[in-house]
Amino acid sequence: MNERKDRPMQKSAQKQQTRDRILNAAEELFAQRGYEGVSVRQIMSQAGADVSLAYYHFKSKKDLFDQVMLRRVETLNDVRLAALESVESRHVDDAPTVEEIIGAFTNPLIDLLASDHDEWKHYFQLIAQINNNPEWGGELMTRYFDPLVRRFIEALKKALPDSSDEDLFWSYHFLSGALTLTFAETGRIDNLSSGICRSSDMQAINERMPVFLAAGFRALAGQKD
Amino acid sequence: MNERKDRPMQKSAQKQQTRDRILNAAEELFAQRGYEGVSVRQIMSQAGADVSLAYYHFKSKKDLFDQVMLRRVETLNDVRLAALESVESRHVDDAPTVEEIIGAFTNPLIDLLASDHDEWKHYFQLIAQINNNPEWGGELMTRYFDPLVRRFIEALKKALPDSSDEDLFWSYHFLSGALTLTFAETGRIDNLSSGICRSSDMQAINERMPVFLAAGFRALAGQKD
DNA sequence: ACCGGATTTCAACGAGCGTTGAATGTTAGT
DNA sequence: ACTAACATTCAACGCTCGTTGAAATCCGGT
Repeated sequence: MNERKDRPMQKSAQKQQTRDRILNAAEELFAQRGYEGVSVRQIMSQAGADVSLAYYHFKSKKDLFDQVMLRRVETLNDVRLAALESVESRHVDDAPTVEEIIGAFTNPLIDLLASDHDEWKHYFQLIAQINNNPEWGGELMTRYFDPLVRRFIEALKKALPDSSDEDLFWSYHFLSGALTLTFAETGRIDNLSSGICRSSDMQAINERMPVFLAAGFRALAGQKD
Repeated sequence: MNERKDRPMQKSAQKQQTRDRILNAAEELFAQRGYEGVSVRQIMSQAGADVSLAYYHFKSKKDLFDQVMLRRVETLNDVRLAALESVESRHVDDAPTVEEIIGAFTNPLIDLLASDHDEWKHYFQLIAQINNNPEWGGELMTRYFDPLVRRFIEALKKALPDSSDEDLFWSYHFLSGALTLTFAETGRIDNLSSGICRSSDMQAINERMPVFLAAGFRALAGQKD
């Protein structure tokens, strides 16, 4: 008996199934209409379960939202860290280039989208809205991503030894805005470009975003007053 | 009598005062908590007026939101266009630099914040949330800003004759994400940088954003496959 | 076969939502 | 001063919200 009393074995893993169905429905609806724009009833209707089950599996709507966020953030951070370490392991003597480091930050998003498109798309749409929320954006992004981001900034510092901390933080901030908007796939660029560009064109993004952002980092690093 | 019957003279301009108080309250609350996160009652309470006055001055909550958006977008577009034309008028023979054009896009935001900080801050926070909203973000941003943005992209095309349309649109998309997040002043960079950088430090932004973004545009323009 | 706890359903609560129509107060034109 | 149009207040509508407690069902361990 290696199970604790307060965390009993799941009854045929069905509880976890229900939990996941609720989380998936919540993720999609929160991503589309925001936390306040969705009711618990709508979530449970999409999940095909009774309203009060939401309060059995989660303590409250706010807690449900937190669990939606936490479910994927660990995976995302792990994959990104692995990508960064892989890049660094290929450079024992010299430092990785800025493009490589930024690629380690952005490529995992594309890979995850390629593996489970809809689920991760909804998650990235949620992140974009949180990142740009003036009430809890600063706090939540900090909570979920700061250790990893600090790690990336350390790596960038080695690639750009002339850059000041202030320049690096601002550069990352610009990166963050560009990144979250781009992966939110709002359709804006489709309209603006009259269809020449498509929000969902991950190859186009992959070819351009690291190049664009790396040049920005370098420009600030090289700028002398 | 130079007034039309269907648009009578305002009664001592008091109606307009009330309208503006409602719009100001709505702007601030929508910016802080989003469209669904705020009730008409809360808006009218902050405006110090009866609930039903909202429906006398505006047809519905949705219409109130539209008017909040429309009130400032015209001013913003005018100021930006004037800044671009001013830059262009200083270059009759040659083309303006990318930095100058991007400066004409970003500097007006800083100028407006300097003139009426809180009002414009709330507006920019609202824009950031709309830009990143997957439901109506693409549509609304297009409606409000596309003619002006197309005008800016035309100017950038002259400054970067080697750049393809596709590269220009993606570059602008990255710019848009960086810009709206930065002016949303979410406090994120304050946390990340442990106070080294401040979201409200417009001078720091002014010194860095055009440099960073212009380098990105140039990098994509110069990138050959 | 049955027991007991884990999971799910049912029904309801008080509160707040967007919106409206009628009543009231206010002001401009005569 | 009177009036008619405008601006504001009051009271209420039907509905949905987040949340909860008790009842019903399920199912693994004995």
